[in-house]
Amino acid sequence: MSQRVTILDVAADADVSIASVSAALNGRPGVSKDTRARIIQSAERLGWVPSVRGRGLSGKRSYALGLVLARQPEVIESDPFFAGFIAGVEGELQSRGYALVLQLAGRNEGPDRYRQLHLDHRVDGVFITDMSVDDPRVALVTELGLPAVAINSGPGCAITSVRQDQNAGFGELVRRVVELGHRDIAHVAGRRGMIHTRQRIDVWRSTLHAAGIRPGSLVYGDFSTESGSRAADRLLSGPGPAPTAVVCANDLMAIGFIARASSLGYDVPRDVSVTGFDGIHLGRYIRPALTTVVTSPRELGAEAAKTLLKLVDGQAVADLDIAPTHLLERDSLLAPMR
Amino acid sequence: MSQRVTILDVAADADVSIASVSAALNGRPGVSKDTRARIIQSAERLGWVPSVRGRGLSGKRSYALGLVLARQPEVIESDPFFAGFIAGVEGELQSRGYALVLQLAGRNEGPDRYRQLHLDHRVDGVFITDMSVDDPRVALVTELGLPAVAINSGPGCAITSVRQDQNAGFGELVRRVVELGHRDIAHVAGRRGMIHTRQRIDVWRSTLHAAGIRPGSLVYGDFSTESGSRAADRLLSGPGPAPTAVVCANDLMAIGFIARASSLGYDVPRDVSVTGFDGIHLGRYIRPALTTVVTSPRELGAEAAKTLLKLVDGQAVADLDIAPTHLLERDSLLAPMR
DNA sequence: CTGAAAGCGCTTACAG
DNA sequence: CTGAAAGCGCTTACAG
Repeated sequence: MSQRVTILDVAADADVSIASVSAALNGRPGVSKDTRARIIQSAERLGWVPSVRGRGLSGKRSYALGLVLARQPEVIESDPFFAGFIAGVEGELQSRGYALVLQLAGRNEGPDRYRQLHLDHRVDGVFITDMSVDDPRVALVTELGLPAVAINSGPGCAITSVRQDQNAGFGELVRRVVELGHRDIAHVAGRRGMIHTRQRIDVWRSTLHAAGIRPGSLVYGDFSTESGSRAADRLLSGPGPAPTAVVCANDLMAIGFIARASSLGYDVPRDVSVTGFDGIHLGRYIRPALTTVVTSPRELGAEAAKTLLKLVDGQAVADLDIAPTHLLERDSLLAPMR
Repeated sequence: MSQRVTILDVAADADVSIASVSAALNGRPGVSKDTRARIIQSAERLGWVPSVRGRGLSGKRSYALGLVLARQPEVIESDPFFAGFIAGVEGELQSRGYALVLQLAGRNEGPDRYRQLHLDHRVDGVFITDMSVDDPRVALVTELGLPAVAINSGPGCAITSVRQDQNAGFGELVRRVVELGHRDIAHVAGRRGMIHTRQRIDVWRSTLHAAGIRPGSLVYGDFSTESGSRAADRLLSGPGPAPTAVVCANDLMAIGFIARASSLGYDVPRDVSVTGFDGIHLGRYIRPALTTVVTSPRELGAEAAKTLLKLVDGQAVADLDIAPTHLLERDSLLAPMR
């Protein structure tokens, strides 16, 4: 439709060379104040926006950052992390002319996708979320020399990391459960191999040990609501006595657990207390309202973006910790009745 | 890190010109079978992947499609459409070397974002979702000459559209409510000005009229859980009699409504039946399990992507309708007790 | 069937 | 302070 306006048009209009236009618009030195003003005026009048394509080819950048999500669509659907994180990232990228390239990958496809994004020169850097123990993506980006930021990685991760401490909040939660008088406290863990699955199990165990209580049953789920429901089957319909409290590794599993527990005739929280982790919005609206630990995906996204942008610019960057998670008590946690 | 391998390296390795390499790798004619095979072998051995940057500059394409979501992060967080739609889009793009550029925008920021994506030459086409009546983005993309596909647009939309009929499913739902004996049926509508808000109100009204029933109260929400909760306040704690059934324009509002209704002392569905729309995964896990209409965001995304890709290629494309939504009855809908 | 060359829209040394 | 020119990595007429 509209004829494409290029740097040549602006240069002609302002009666300078394209080099001056480029320098002026990018705030580089070597242009007099007057010339710069004239150029900017021309650019604005012509409505010129540097083409990210031309700029990219020449500057060896793509001005885009990549995020590959390797989760089941069902979990992404209801998981707060996804939208919040992206919103945080976006807020930082937009003003700097960067775009976010998003991909959804199947299990284990993740590394290939990152490699492809790099080979294509599609992105200048990537975010790595949902980290597993010995995550292969860490070695990959290192090998490729691809700038990357790891989100909530384990201690000593080889690449730059942005984290929100989740252990303190989760420990606080477990201590609160103990404080209320529970002595048989089960844990519904996340997917095996994930770093935060591991961390939550450790915190659950050590907090109980510290309180002189023997950890209750441990059941693995996969963070989906469905797996929380299955965990309820295993913990509540077995031969042994049911736990009085069940701390779940995320809110979705807690919701699934509560639903199934109710179907099995349990009254939550009178018969069994159930807690989640994440602080999803819906937790406030289910019955009973969910006691959980509130995380900050949006802030994590914003800080991760800032950090990655610096890395792409070649700046040295230190790991960053944002304010820790905190306990949010609602109705699903109560002192034990028996 | 690794030295960048370009088309020149492949040409040298295969002992041909770069033009032949380009032709061979893109499946264009003008290369003998032998030469093509040799070139492909060289490319593979060297691990060459055409740079999307060089290709984009030359081919006047960016090999990316844009999606701007102008919703409250809170709604995106729990809305199934988002993740499902993106998953569907992604499935189609990946094999064709296209990427998805995702942006989150504030209210009314949408058009500017689309314009910017186009000026930057960042994308070759865009998806337009969450359409409002007289959506300004329709005129914008037309003016820009930017290929675009509208999702669930109204009839007679000026740009190519991919739709899933929602009226049939919603009408079926309302008829079912009537059939169970309800006579005072309220509607919690979505955000004013949205096309599907309008459509659902019309279907609710016309279906009741056809059954000889006067439509009950109409309350506007904004698709958020919170607004569903507020709607419950208005419909259930007023002076007049409460409706015996409330059909909500989406699942999140229904969940909010149910939560608040319970707090107000109502038993759902015995005192009041509540239904949703969308078919989000969690609907199965709330108490009572939600009666709703199931939509197919993933399929919508896949078809929208195929359509947009064709448009970008300059092909003529007709509007497309995927299989319609359908009613899913669960526990939140019951015959009226009074 | 194959190659030399121009061009896409920028940035970046390098001269002046 | 300013400009002419090369180069980024491809695609695409155009010759041969």
